[in-house]
Amino acid sequence: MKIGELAKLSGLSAHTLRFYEKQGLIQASARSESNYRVYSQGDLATAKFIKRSREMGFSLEEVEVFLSIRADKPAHVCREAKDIAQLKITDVQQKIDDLQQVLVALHKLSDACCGGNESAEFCSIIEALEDGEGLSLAHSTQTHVLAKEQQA
Amino acid sequence: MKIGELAKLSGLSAHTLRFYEKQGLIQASARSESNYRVYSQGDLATAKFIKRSREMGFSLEEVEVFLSIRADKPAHVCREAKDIAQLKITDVQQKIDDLQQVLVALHKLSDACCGGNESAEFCSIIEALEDGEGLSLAHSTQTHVLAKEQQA
DNA sequence: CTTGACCCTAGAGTATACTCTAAGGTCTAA
DNA sequence: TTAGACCTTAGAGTATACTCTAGGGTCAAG
Repeated sequence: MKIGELAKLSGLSAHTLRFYEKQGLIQASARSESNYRVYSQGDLATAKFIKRSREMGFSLEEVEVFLSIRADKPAHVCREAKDIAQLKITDVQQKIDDLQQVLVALHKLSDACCGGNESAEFCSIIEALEDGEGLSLAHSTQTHVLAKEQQA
Repeated sequence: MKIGELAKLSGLSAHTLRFYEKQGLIQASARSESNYRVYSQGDLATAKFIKRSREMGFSLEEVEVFLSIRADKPAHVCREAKDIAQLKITDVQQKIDDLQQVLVALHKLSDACCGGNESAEFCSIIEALEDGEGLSLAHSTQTHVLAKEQQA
C-alpha cells in the first residue's frame, strides 16, 4: 500500500508518517518504480504500535526504545520496557497531582467572585492575584505545572 | 530598584522580566541615566501578580487580560475575570481526566509485566502495544493528552 | 585602573511533535 | 488529454514560554 492508505488505516497522517520516517521510527519496506513509498502489513502494525504508544503518553524517544525492543525481543529484557512504563506512571501521577492543586486554587479564586456585570473594582479574582492570599500552591517538582501544556 | 533586585524580590529572572516587557506585560516605570530599567514598588506588585497568575496556570495572554482589568478596574466587570477562570477550570479538569485515563492504561500495561531480567520475547508491554488489547483509551477532547507536555 | 558584578540590545536557540509549503512528478478515469 | 487525486523532497512554520548569547556599556570597591 502507499502512504495515503497507510495513513487511513493507521490513523496517522501521511505527513506524520514521513516525519516519523525522518526520526527513524518507521521505514517503508520498499519503493515503487516512481519512488513512492510502499508499505506492508507489518509496516501497518508498526504504525499502529507507534500510534498506541503515543496515545499512552510515551514520547517519540521512548517509542523508539519500545520499537527496538520489539524489533529484537530476545536481545532485550522485560525490565527495559517496564522501567520506561514505570517512569511514565510516576510522571503522569505527578502531573495529575500538580494539576489537582492548581484546580483547587482555581476554584478558590473563581468561587469567591460574583462573576456578574458588577464593576471589577472589588473583583476578588484580581484581588487574590494581587495579594496572593489563600492561593498557596504547595511547591511541586514542576514549578510551572501548566506552563508546558498551554500549547493545547 | 534595578532589574536584578526586582528579579530577586519577584522570583522571576531578569531575562524573564525583559521578555515580559517585550510581550507588553510589564514596563519599568523609568530609566536611569545609563539606560538601566528602574522599577517601583508598584512594578514589584505587578511582577508578583504575573508570577501568581502563571502559577495558577494562566497563559501570558490570559495574564494580559487580567492585567488590563487590574489597570482600570472600574472599566471592567467581574464576569470578564470569572469567565477566564472558569474556562481554565474546565481546561484543567479535562487535562486531569485525560491523564487519569492514561494512568489507568499505563497501570494495566505495566502491572502485567514482570519487569525482570527475563527475555522480552513475551513481554506483555510490547505485546499490549502490538495488539492494543485492554488498553482502550476513551477518546477525549484531546487526542494526544500527553503529547503537549512532554517537554517537561 | 582594573576586576567583577551588574546592566543594555537584538536576535538566536530550546523543547516537542508535528504541520504545512513550494515546486514538482505520477497515475487514473472520463 | 486533461483534471484531480495522489506522490516526492527539502525545508520552513507553528505553538508557548522562556533562556541564552554576543558584544558592549556602567559602576562601585580595592
